[in-house]
Amino acid sequence: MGRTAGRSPQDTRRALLDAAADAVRARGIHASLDDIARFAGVSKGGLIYHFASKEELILELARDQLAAFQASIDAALDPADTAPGRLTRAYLRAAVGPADDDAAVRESLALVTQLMTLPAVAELARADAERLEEALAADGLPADVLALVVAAADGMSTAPLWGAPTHTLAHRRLAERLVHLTRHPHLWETVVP
Amino acid sequence: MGRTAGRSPQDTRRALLDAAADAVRARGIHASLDDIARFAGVSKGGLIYHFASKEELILELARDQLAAFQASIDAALDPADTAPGRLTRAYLRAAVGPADDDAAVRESLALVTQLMTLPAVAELARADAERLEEALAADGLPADVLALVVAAADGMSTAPLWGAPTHTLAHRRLAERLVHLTRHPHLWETVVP
DNA sequence: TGTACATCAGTGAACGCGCGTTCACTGATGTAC
DNA sequence: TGTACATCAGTGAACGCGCGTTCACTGATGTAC
Repeated sequence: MGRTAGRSPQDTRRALLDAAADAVRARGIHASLDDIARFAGVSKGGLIYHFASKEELILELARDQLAAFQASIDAALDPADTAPGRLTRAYLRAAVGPADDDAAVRESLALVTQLMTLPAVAELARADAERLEEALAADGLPADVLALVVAAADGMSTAPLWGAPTHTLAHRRLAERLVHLTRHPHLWETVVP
Repeated sequence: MGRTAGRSPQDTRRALLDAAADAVRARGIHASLDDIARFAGVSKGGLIYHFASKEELILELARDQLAAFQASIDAALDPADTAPGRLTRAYLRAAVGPADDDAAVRESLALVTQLMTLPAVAELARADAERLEEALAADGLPADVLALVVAAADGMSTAPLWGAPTHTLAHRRLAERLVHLTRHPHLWETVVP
């Protein structure tokens, strides 16, 4: 079809998004379209054929990353688990990572903070966070246990922001214990004053 | 002294750093030197007299913000508190904010993530985080309780990153309970499997 | 089954503008005598 | 107590370069007849 045989336009588009993610992670939002295009094996004009402007590229990249984050939560949902707190448990598992190769997904949160230089992306991320927060609020857990678990999950998933090692053993153990707490939320009452 | 009477060079320098913080918060790392200088009531040349390059300005701004964060932890240290976990408790209090007007300090973490586009700033932040982590590790708390409290504190302080309201009532209550937990760390054992 | 034409998926050179940096110059204060 | 000179803390115009965007053109495939 296209001028370059060997891959479909969809593949080129995907390669451009992946290259943009890599470039922005490495060079920040300053990453040039030239770099991104070359990295995807395409000319700058070819990039602009798929994404009309840099803003559009960045916005699509943000959508892509947020969708990937949501997908990793969905993947962590246990179909057999129908008890209150099932979404919270999935969130927790997604925060510490189901597998090693998902590290990129968690680091993508750091990427999104870079993209948030664009007001449109900031709004996108805010709306996404709000939607997730509402879903968690309706997950059937006592508010104080939910607040604890969500704060801890957020803390663990933002650790790579500061260059901390991600998905450590300590984090995994902590996540396990918090999962246990969501199954027996009354236990938290033995801790509170 | 200077060409413009009415303020000392130090005041001008401080005004430039404050203007840079505002501008970067609003426009991201793209904020122009022209904007920053004008906002501080100085010409672009005047800015460059104080900071030889944009990189130097951003680096100083990052140092300034990291120092402010550290200062807010120090300010939250209770001199009367000499029990194990005193630094952890200060960290926790700093995360939810001692007073309303300190909201800017906590939001500055979001600012620092913007500045981290500069590799030098990323290294600075990483070293700062590592130093803090070591200090917390030596604070006398069981490792698992420390991991819980630090993760939750990090989660609460990075909430504004996603546009979430900062220092909510829920966060304050959570922080209080976690402070209580650091005073009676054995309570956590009643929760774990 | 060939031919003409349209469309898709690009190429690559040129443009133009924002912005960081340089630089010659300047006005107020401090200091030596 | 005046005068000359140095220094500090800037001003503002000009420069130049990186980079996003535009645009004329192109090669391969699909479609009508």
